[in-house]
Amino acid sequence: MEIDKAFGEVLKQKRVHNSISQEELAYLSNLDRTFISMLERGKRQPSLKTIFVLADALETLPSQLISEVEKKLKL
Amino acid sequence: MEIDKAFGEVLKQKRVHNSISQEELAYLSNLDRTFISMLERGKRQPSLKTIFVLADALETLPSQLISEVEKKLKL
DNA sequence: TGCTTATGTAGACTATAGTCAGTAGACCTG
DNA sequence: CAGGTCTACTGACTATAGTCTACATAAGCA
Repeated sequence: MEIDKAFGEVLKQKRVHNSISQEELAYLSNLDRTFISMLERGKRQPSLKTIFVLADALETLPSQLISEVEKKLKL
Repeated sequence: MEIDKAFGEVLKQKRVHNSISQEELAYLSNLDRTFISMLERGKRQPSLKTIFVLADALETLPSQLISEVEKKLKL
């Protein structure tokens, strides 16, 4: 599995778990909704800062997010 | 402290701890040496993929790298 | 039906990640 | 002193992160 795809899956997982829409996540993270959409589908990869604001919006730690990406990549 | 600066400090810390030069790290991670230099000085921020290849070259986990960035940001 | 919410997707755009070639200075050591 | 190593820094370049506007579709609900 590619990194982008793994991150996208983790992102969507967390967002759905928090019961918020892409639009709400975009608002909370000050990112564009279409960009969130592309991230979730693995069409884009985030920068360091983006990882931090997304983790914050999802009420988790950036390292936790990355850790779950690592887990996906090991499979 | 800004995220870029914190990441740069962690990166340099790890690299020096592993006793390798910027040039060697650049070779191991397939990145440009000048870019490594800018990262360490907080002049640039890495993308997700870059975080992973750097962690790999430094023989650590990406989540570990990020975790140390978080620590620096809390201070 | 028609209205709303959620998401995918496209195109054009700006900002910045990442490359490449080169110069300069600090620090060693022969 | 000259020679190697390491790093800071620049400018020009290409690739891509991230924005914005807009349209399309599917699901659910009055």
